[in-house]
Amino acid sequence: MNVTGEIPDIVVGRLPIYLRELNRMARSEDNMTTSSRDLGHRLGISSAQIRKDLSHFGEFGKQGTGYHIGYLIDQLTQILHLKEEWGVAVVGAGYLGHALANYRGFQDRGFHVVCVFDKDLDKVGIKMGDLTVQGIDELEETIDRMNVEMAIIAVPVSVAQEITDRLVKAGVKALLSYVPIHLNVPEGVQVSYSDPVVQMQRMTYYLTPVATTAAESST
Amino acid sequence: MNVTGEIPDIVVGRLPIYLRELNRMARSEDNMTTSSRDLGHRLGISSAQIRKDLSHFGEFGKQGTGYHIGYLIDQLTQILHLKEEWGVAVVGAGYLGHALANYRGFQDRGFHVVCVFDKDLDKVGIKMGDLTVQGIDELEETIDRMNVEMAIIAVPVSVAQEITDRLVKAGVKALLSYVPIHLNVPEGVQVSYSDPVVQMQRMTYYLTPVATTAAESST
DNA sequence: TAGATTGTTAATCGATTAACAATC
DNA sequence: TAGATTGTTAATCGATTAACAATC
Repeated sequence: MNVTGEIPDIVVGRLPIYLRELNRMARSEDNMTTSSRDLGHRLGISSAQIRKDLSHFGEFGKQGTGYHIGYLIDQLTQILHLKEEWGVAVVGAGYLGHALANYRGFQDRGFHVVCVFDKDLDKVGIKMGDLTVQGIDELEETIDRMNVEMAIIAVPVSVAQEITDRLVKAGVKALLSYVPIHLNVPEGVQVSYSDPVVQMQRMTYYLTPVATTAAESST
Repeated sequence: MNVTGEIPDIVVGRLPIYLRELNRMARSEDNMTTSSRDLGHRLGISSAQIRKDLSHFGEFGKQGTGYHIGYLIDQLTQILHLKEEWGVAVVGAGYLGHALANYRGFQDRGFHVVCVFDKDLDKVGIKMGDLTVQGIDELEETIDRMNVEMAIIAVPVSVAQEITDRLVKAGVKALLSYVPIHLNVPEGVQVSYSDPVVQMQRMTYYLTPVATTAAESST
């Protein structure tokens, strides 16, 4: 019950994974409870780590019984500030922006894409689900008016830092970037990156490259 | 020069970030060299960490001068097994699959999408860049024939584990999943996850939720 | 009660940082 | 030479794990 004090980032980072699995269990199974052992087994995480992680925030379980799934979901939802839905802006209406604006996975997980922007005038006006692509010049006004605090960036590398600066200036406090560069943001602004190439390069280290030997090449 | 022994995953995980920035420097700047201090400053990483990380693999720098950018790129490319291009299969031709199949960012970073599959017969035959969407029943034969060892999964949750099993059985050794569930794979198969919701939930923990008080609601 | 499982402690393990001799 | 910067060491810091009393 170390409820006070700084929680390590790495612990916070695992909570959404726990929450995701718990929701899955709530939806598809009849069990009302789970244990650190069971949850850990499903996620490839040790039971001790799960208990330790949760203990940073309170005592959510019962000896002998484990954790009530619904209750734990409720607590994690609260801890992660997901009781209210967060409006999200998507910047860039290319293939990826299109995929994000139409992504069903945001529903019921705390997020809702409320606006989409693109620089390209040919894209402005296009419908994406319930939304209409807006011009990039409307970015500041819209974000301010809608009180948007989160944004997803799916723009070309060349304009990513500039768009970031504009978003931050407009009040965005958390950014998810699909652009393959490091972004500079002021203290207090969260940034998370998703670069498929970086993820794949991390894996190829562990793979054996196909040794195209002279003998093979000559066959 | 601790070239032998196990390299920590976390160290391997930073190499693609270094490589990405180095390539950017090589492309857009005139400097032939950089230092751990300079590189670290650009990436928000300490210089000591960069030197330590690189020292696991060899001595790539020169006292007083730093690192020759081209040489370091070459070495990292070799370490990460990126000298040869890896063929990649994309499974799922929805919005996201579409975005991935058309993604230009793979070029020159070691990867090449060589096939795309979808279950939906309406999608089979559709052109995506140079590729044509194939039926899911062609998965095993194509992957085997093309010697594909990496795959990106962008299918519905309901079929993700089944598709994973089929890919692994067909010889895929590394998977990048955009599906929001934990996947079970045999020992030796690499998996990397990308779930935008998990990334955003990690950030909302640090954000202050909008306190919709009674007073506010009633205005 | 007997079995199961929590929350917590202490030990272990691993990663980061500061400092500096070596040297370009 | 003087300044810069490496690679490495040792110290510090942080995370994970094993173990167990408490208790449902």
